[in-house]
Amino acid sequence: MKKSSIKKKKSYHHGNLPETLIKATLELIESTRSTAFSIRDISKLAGVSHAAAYRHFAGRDEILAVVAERGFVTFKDYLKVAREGEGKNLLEAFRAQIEAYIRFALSHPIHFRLMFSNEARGLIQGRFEQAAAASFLEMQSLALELIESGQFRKIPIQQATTVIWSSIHGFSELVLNGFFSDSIKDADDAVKVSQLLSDNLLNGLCQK
Amino acid sequence: MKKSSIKKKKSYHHGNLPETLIKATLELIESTRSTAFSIRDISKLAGVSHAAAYRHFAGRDEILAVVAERGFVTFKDYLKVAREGEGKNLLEAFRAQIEAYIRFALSHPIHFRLMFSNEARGLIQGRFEQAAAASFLEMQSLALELIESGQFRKIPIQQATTVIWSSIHGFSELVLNGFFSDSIKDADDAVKVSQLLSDNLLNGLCQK
DNA sequence: ATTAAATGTTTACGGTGTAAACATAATTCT
DNA sequence: AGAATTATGTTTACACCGTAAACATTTAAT
Repeated sequence: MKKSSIKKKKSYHHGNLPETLIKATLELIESTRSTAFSIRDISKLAGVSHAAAYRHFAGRDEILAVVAERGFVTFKDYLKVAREGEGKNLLEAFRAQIEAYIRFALSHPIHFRLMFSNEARGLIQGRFEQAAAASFLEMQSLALELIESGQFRKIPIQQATTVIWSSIHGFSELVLNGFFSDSIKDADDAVKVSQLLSDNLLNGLCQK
Repeated sequence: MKKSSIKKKKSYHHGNLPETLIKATLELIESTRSTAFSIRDISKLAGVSHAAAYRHFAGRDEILAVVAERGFVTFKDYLKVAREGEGKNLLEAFRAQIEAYIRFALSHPIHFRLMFSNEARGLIQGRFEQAAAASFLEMQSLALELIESGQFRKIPIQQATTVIWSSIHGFSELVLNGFFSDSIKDADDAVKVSQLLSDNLLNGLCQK
């Protein structure tokens, strides 16, 4: 008879504190729209003492690094779903993936920034790089198909990915940080404007 | 008889503390390769008590915001020099400006990140936006000339700038944050690879 | 010269990250 | 099953942080 359903036992031990702490951190990212909260805030929200987290993480920085890593897992799924939603039309899939990238960035702005600029990722280097690489590969594999199908020019795959990723990512960052705030007010605006990016990328990448 | 040359008077009043604090902050950014230092560190390096800064700045966040703004002033000059160095050859100027963007980002990585993602810029909103806009316009005016001279397709200038800026900026951010660390080890590598960006942008933007 | 304003220092406060000492629950060994 | 061990919590402690308030000194205005 596992304790199953009822959780509010208020037992000394928690059950799954690492996961609870990560969830709490994600909650704080969304609710405070920043990453400036303290590890004591995280612990409070998780319902444990302010030092409990140290049994599972090296410290505040490592929690944030793990949350950044988790972000890449979700992100990869976003990209994957967008791409698979378009079936065989690779050019449509390409556009869909760009839209997904931007929508993810704009709907999780703080998390997105944490993912791409977390200073402390070194604490979980291997895991982090693997998660980030999986997202990267999601984009790269589509570019590869476009090249192999003859729809993109035959350039080295790494070059194609660099060009594509840079363009989408820069746009996302600039929108997120308010550098296009004159013309872009919300995610739908951003997606609309981003079609320029897609068009220009395709102009540059497609067969002449 | 102004006190002129001799500065080490160790007087109670400082002379030009705001400027000294900004310099100290820039020094800490370079030496610690982070922005995690405290306002007390800044004050110490400036040679004043830890609360002195509050006579000139609202707090730590405002100092960083001002430093971010200063960064855009320097950045604009970088872009301007690069462009003017190429005289009448607009396409060469275009490439030179992209190279300058990337070199600035990579030689002042922490400052660059601060400029583009500083959360506290609202504290000096107007000044910040003006400084950032000046950099933006430096790129935009070159794109405009390229369009008017018939070398770029006749698209709205704002669209051209969005496409160009996104691409360069995204590349800079991704390199800076180690997402191309397999292939790009230093600034020269980055500049070399960035020529792909230039090429692809030109592919997309030039007259057919 | 006196006063007022500007600009510095000292002191004080609650909050922070994290290490160490302590407490309890879960697991392993006999 | 009972004891010992290990895992995982809590409490306490500490140096440091940002910043406000009280105080000091220098400069500028009257």
